[in-house]
Parts: sequence; C-alpha cells; structure tokens
Amino acid sequence: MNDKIYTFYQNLYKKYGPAEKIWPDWCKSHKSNREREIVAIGAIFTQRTSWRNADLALRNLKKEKLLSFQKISQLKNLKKLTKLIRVAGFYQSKPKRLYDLCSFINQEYKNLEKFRKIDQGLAREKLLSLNGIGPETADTILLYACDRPSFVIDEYTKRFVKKHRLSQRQDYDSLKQLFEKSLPKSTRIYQNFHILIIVDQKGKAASMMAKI
DNA sequence: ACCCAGGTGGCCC
DNA sequence: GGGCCACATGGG
Repeated sequence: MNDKIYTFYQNLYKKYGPAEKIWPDWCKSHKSNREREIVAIGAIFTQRTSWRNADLALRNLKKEKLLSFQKISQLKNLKKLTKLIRVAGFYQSKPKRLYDLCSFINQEYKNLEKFRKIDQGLAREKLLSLNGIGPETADTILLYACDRPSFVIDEYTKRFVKKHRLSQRQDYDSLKQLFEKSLPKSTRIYQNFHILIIVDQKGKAASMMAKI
C-alpha cells in the first residue's frame, strides 16, 4: 500500500467528511434498481458536460416517464430521446450511447440489479465494449451505479496526481492501479476519495439529481 | 468572443 | 503511450 495516498485520503476525509453527505444520491448505500439506473444514465450525460446540464437532461426524461432502462430500450427511434436530452450536448452521439447501454443491459441481464452481481472484470469489459463508454464512464457506472470497488480516474484525479507528484505515468490504467493498490479495496472508500478530490479542487460540492 | 464542463473514438507518429 | 481533433450545449 502507498501510505502517502492513503494519508491524503484520511486528511481529506477529516476535512470534508463522508461523500454520502456531499453527494447523497450517488453514494447512499441502499439504492433501488431505479436509482442505480438514474446514476448510470447520469454518467453518460456528464461526459464532457456540466453537471447542471446533465441534471436538466435527467429531469426531462423524468417528466416524460422515460427515466428507466426498460423504457428507453423500448423506444422505436431516437427522435424523442434526442429532443429530451439535447441540453446534455453531443446530440448526435449521446442518445445512441444511452440507448445502446439500456438495450444491452435490458436484453442481456434484465436490469442493473442483475448486472451488478456478475464478475466485476467481466462487467467492466462488457461496458467497455459498448460504443461511447470508455474507462471513466465504465468505472463511474461500476462504482456508483453498481457499488463495485472500481476506482474512477477523471480530470480532477489527474490534476490531483500532478499537483502532489504521485506518479510519473499519467495514463488511465496506471493511475487506476496506483489508487487501487494504495487503498483498501472498498466501494465506500473509492467513492469518498473520488468525490473528496473533486470537492477539494472546486471548493464546494456540486449537486446532481437532487430530488429525483 | 472566447473558455470551460466528471469523455470518447479516430487518426497519426 | 501520447498528442490532436471533432463532437454540441449552456453558463460565465
């Protein structure tokens, strides 16, 4: 274990507290299948997009009773979906990404509750095989929608590593391994640390999918 | 008129 | 592996 990284974690935790207080919807330990699906959908919306706009897209889906994998996978075309989630940007790609994810889970595993129980390595491979889901989105879905211990590397994490000179290498897999071997293998700790890094840089907590 | 926001995939070397 | 670029929207 890399004591330095674990110490950073402990200090941030002392300063800001548990992530469940900061992002309750994403970090609550008891999630319904519906809540898991909302988190996964949000993970796609937030790709290169502000949380505010991603949240607006979620609300638009909710208004139309489309906030579920099953409902989305039953759509006959992407027209309505495209209109509703336009605010999340990339309107020529995100609707298809979302539809493909929902259809895949719905057909192969029925729902996220089933999918989240399969082998973690296999689950990650399956997510990565979908077009438009790269390592960060896959790990976000695993960590927050499936509550599996898969550390997320995002821009904030990379800045954190640079700032504190924690690694020579900057590629995704190296950083992911660095964090995972430096911390106890724990979903709660991975969620906490990831969010604490963000909060520490932004100076405040952004909210997402509040009251959904 | 810029610049940025939880990225991804294609292409190039 | 790393650098560059397109992709789209909305706020500051």
